[in-house]
Order: sequence, then C-alpha cells, then structure tokens
Amino acid sequence: MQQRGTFQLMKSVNRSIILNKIRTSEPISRAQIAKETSLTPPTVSTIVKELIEQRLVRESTLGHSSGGRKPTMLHINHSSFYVIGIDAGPETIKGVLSDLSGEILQRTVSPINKPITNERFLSILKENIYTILKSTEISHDQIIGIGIAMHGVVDIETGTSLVAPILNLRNIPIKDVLEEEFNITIKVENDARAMALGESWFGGHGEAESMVAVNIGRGVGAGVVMNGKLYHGAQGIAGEFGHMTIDMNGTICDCGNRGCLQTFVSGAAIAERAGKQINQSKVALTGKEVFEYAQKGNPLYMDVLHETGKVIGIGLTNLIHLLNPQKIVLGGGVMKSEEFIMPAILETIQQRVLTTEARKTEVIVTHLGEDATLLGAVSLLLVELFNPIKEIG
Amino acid sequence: MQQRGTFQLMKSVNRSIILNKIRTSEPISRAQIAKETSLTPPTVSTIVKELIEQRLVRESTLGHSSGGRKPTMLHINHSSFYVIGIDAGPETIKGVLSDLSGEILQRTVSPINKPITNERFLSILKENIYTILKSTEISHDQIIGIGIAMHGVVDIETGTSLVAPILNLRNIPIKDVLEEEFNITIKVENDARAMALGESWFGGHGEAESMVAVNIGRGVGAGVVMNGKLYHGAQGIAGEFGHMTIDMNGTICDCGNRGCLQTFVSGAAIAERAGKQINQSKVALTGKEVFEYAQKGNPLYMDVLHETGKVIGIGLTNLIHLLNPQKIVLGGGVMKSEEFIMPAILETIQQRVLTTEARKTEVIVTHLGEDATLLGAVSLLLVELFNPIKEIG
DNA sequence: CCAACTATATTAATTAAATTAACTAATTAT
DNA sequence: ATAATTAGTTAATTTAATTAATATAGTTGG
Repeated sequence: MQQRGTFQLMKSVNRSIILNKIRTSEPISRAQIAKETSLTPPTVSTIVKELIEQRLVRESTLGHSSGGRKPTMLHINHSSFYVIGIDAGPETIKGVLSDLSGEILQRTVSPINKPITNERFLSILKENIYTILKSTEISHDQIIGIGIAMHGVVDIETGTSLVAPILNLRNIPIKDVLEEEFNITIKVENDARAMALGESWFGGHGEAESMVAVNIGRGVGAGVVMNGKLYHGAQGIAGEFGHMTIDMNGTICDCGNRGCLQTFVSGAAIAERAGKQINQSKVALTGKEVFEYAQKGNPLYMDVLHETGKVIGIGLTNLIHLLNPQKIVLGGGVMKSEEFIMPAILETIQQRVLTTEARKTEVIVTHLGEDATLLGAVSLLLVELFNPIKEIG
Repeated sequence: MQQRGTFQLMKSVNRSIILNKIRTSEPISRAQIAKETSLTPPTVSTIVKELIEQRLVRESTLGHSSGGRKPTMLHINHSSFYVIGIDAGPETIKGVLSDLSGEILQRTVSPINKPITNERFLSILKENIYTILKSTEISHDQIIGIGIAMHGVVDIETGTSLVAPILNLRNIPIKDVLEEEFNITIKVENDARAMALGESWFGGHGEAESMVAVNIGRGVGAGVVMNGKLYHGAQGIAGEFGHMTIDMNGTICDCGNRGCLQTFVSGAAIAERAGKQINQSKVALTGKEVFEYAQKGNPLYMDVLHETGKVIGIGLTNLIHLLNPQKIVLGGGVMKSEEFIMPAILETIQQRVLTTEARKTEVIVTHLGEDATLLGAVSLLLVELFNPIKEIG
C-alpha cells in the first residue's frame, strides 16, 4: 500500500524538515527555521511546540539580537531518549548505549567462540544487552529500541540474519527473539548499510544527498544512502561490493568466482599477499602485523599496502562511475592503515576517473573510527524517530 | 529549496497516484481506483474530474456490473497531447512524434556527417523537428514538448551536452537553442538514462520499483530507475557502466584504463575480436557482420558472441551485487545478437551470483527494440505531465 | 414486473493543518 | 522615550481530505 496524500503526510513531512533542521543547525531559533526552510512561522511554532511536548526538542537561553526581540534557541533534547546499538561482527559482538547525539554512555564487548549455534549466538546478544541495561541508571523506558548491525545477509522486514558466512549460521530470528525478551523495538540491518546510515547521521556531512560508505575488513561491504535514506534494492541485498569482479582472470575467491575485490583487499588477503612477498609464507601474518611492519618503515610491507590502495581505488572508480555519489566514506579494520592506503586510493581514482565531474567525488576516511558501525546501529532507530516518512507516490 | 508539506503536495501526490493507476490499469472505474489505492471515493472523484477537464483522462462506455450500478470506465486520453522525442546518437539523429501511449505517428532520421560543429549539430536537430512539425496535421499547441536523448555527458539542469565523445563536441546548448527556436518545453537527458525511463514507462513492467536499463552499442551506458524516477547521482553522471573495470590487467581502453567492460563488449570490440580470431584482421569487420556470420552458423563467430555474453554477464553480476535491481533490461545494437549473447549472459549471471536472492533479478531484452531510446526521450516529458512531484523531505 | 438489494458516484458537513494577517513581546537604535 | 526591528503567537481564512448521507443505476429473486 503506497503512501497517500493526507494531512498526516503533510504534517510529518514538515515535522521531519524542522527536526532535521534543528539537528543539523542547533542552536537555531524558530524564526531562522522558518526562513531557511521557507515554512511559515505559525507552522514552525505549532510543530516545535509538539516536538517540545514529545521531549525531542528543548529551548535554551536566548540568542543574540541585532535590533529586535531576542530569539529563543532550540536544541535536540539529546538526553531525553536513549538507544542501544549492537555491532554483531564475525569475531565479536559489541554493544553501546547512546543518547540522541550519538554520545556513548556504556560499552560491552564479547568474543564469539566458534563453532557456534543460533541459540548461543542469540544468548551472547542477550547477555550484552542485559549488561548494558544493568550498568546504567537511565530509566529503561527512556530506551526507545535496540539497533543491530549484523554482518552477512539480513532480511530487514523480519529482522532475520539469513546468512552469516563466517559464523556459518543461517536464519537467526534476531528480531523475534529480542522483541520477545526485551519487549522493545528492534531493528536489524546489514553492518555496512548500518555504517552508511551512521555516517550520514553522525559523520558531520550535513546535507550530503548521496553517500556511499564502504567497510573494508574481513569482508568488504558497502551501503548507499540517498536523501537520508538507505538503499536496499529489490531483495534488500544491495551493496555487495566485496565480490565485484575487477580481474576476471584473477585468483579464485571464496565465492567461487575469480578476481573479486575481496581477493585483493580484505585483511586476510593483504596478510597473505605480504606473506608471499616476504617468503615466510609459513608464519601466518595478520593484517594488523602488516600495518605495524609498514609503520616501522619496512618498504616491502609499505608496498603491499600501497598495492592494496590501488586496487581499492579501482573498485571505487567503478562505484563512482556507476553511482556518482557525492561522498564516499571508508571505514573498517583495513582503513587503520589509512596513512599507507589512502594516498594510493586517491591517486588511483584521480588517474582513472573519466570526467571532471566524477573527479569531484569526495573520498574520505570515516571520522567515527571503530564506532562507525555501532553508531550506525544506533541510527537505525533515530531515523524512525526523526523521519517517520517512508516513501511517497 | 526542499519540498514542504503543503496542500499542493498532498493533492499532487494523490493526483499522481490516480493518474498512474489509470495508466497502468486502464480501463478502470473510480470505485476500483478508490479500492486499490485506498483513497476515498470523493477524493478520487474530484481529482478525476480535474483530470478530465485537463483532458488527460476520458470516460468510456460503462463496464460490467455484478449486481449494482455499472461503473464508468476511465482511460488515459492518449490523443489529447503529443510529444516529440529525439534520439541523438553518435551516427544518426532520429526523431518521432508520439502520443501519450507511446504510439509513434511520425518518424525522421538524419545521418551525422563528421567532422561536425556545434552549429551544424544543432541545425540538424532543428531540421528534424521542423520535418516532424510539417508532416503532421496535429495542432502544434497539442505538442507539450520535446525530449532529447543525447549520447555522452549531459547537464540536465541547463540542457547542455557537456561532452559528446564520438562527435568530438563539447558544451552544446541544446535546450537554450531549441527553446528559443520552438518556444516549447525541452528536456535533455543522457541516452541510456532516457532509455531506462522509457523502459519503465512503456516496457510493460508494471510496478517494478527498481530497474536498470543497459544500452550496449557503440558505447555501453546504464540508467537506473527507482520508484519511477531516474537516478542521476551528485553530478548527474551516474550510469557509466561501459568503463567499469572488470579485468584490471586487460587491454587498454580509449579512456586510458585497462580492462573496461567496453573493451570487450561494444560493437567495435566484438568486430575486432572476431577479426583477430579469423586472422583476416586487415578486412575491417562490423558488429553487424559478426552477427550475420553467426546466424549462418559459423561457429567461430558464434563463439565470439558467446564470449561477449559471458563478459556482459560478469559486468551485470557486479551491477546486481551493487544495486540489487528488480529488473535489468538490455538494449542497444549489440543486443540484436540476442539469440547468441543472451544465453551466455544468463548462464554467467546464474553461475556468479552469490545469493539466492540475487538470483531472482530478472534479466531481459527490451521489448521496445530500436525505439527504446526514442520512447525514452518521449517519456522525459510524460514524467513531468504525470508525476509533477520531485522529491520530498 | 416489482420489491429488495448492491454497487457506483456525488453532495454536504466535518475536520486537519497550512497560510495570511493582525497582533503582542522584547530588544536595539535614535 | 520613541521609533524601528525582529521574534513569536493568535485569529481568521483557505485548501483539500474524510465522513456521512444521498442519488444513481443497475441486478436478482419471488
């Protein structure tokens, strides 16, 4: 059933506009909001009044005047509500309690010992949530929900993890089980997509219309945000960037194809390539070690990372040509080697890109560091709170 | 300035819903529209009344009853307005006059003799339009505009062709010049994107939410349609599919990079590959000839086309993984060899795709044949007429 | 063939929410 | 102190959807 043109639509569109204006420009006065959004002052006033009643917005001390009544400044009421965010990766489950501004008040981490079952996985999840709930004095009814950024293939309608490749699990009914246990809103999303949303929400990109976030770690995933909304594709599996073929005659990948981006740039691939180059292939290296050796100035390892950057650059150029995003934000474990990888990425893109327009794409490393995905999980709920409109027409 | 929640928005959302319902389900009664869109009967009635006044919709003989008043059936009034569509390719400029249903009433074609200047190019365009205008009895004020599907890089805001590679032209102010000349609405769009829109409009795909159309001819371009709207990207150059790197160590492309999809699958690339295989590399083959030899059953040429299909399949798999569209529609000159290429494409995709979900992507050849791009040009104006809403929030 | 029923469509009254215009409030500049 | 200026609210108006009632035009069953 599609979204009709109703009074509620009209109102919720304006509510969204105002709320987002406050969020991105606080402190801001009612009059300024009216000016910048071209909504009329009475519309702004009535909606702001409601937002204050809902405790999403608060007033503060008066602002400055240049010859007239002083404006009352408005802010998001950051500590009115809280969200639990979970990053369920292949190695660890991390959890945070965050306020509406993305400030993290509590943290937990648990390792995942393999092999594992659906039940054990779910109980680790529950444990982490209980730990957070117990460790805070915040009233539990101020917590509006739990967002889960899950690696692998996810069905966001049912909140099920369909395939969790490294854990070797399938069909984990995350949402059902956690809703039953905690009786609270649960949102489940793919980790790269969650990261993309978190980046657009907390990354300080302002009005960026289209953004792609790429997570380069054990796997390589991407999330696409357009007009502040995640792009899912028809079956909800868009963003599988790691298995983009960039070398059809290249080495074989886990997935069975040849020359996937992942075979060059995942943490494991980097370590393996380094191992081969150094001829100590028996000693299993980790990606982290490659980075550390490079930092010590070992040119062989620096080269390996430089090469990695080049290949990422090729993949990103494909992405730029296809989607022409305003921004690309890079995150994940591999990007800790930013200092070695990033110059090669940027250089490669500038070399390969076709048009001067495409050259304008900003490619940056996330400012959110390791919390990018966690904050993404948090933002899954904030989107619902701030933009209750889905799709129109 | 963003779209606010206004009464006009409310109305134009409903107008769009109703108009599209009629378009995709005609003949249909007011009551049925109300049922299927969950709009109320009075809302449907008042808006339909306006649409009839605007001559976009007409009533017809009564429908069937099953125990009650007979419904009045509604139709799009196909012959109330007309549109001129132009396909400005690198070799020819084609033009059509179409009614609202996509029925073509007039056609023109002109070759483009190279070298050419901006002025000559524009005057060929004008000539074609004048030819169409002269050859029809339709009143000129029933023609609501001219849509131009232009190859190369286009700025849709100003209606300028920024780069027309094969013609070796730049900054052709198409919209300005034609508006001046004909004093009518002009829309300029990239050809692959126009084709994508035409496909979603006239291709009989019904409610397909996300669709990618790929044009494989002299170059390879793609257009992405989401929720009935074209995706342009930040600088309006999204869809550059032909220069996707799929073989980073492959042969060098016009663009300077190695292993672009185009180096395998454009008409010229196919002909060249065939030439090499046959060892008569001196005789310049055309793509068309390769197809004809294959049709005669020559296995060498059949192989060349089969290989081409494989590589297209690799590129499309990348696209499916990244965008997960509901449908991919293939068109362009190369797809005339459908019978040899398509099996290889489908086979390759099924082999390479990662998940069962992605396997559901429908990959088909356009039903619109050579008119796909022309009807795309036409649809540029129909979108404005039928869905006057841009973007919300 | 007529009464009872059913489905379609319109009209009238109501309601939601934006807009316009007028007004109050608070401050700076003269 | 007064005029001018800006912020914000209140009251009246307008738009367009919704609800309820009614008219329209049939079908069906006795």
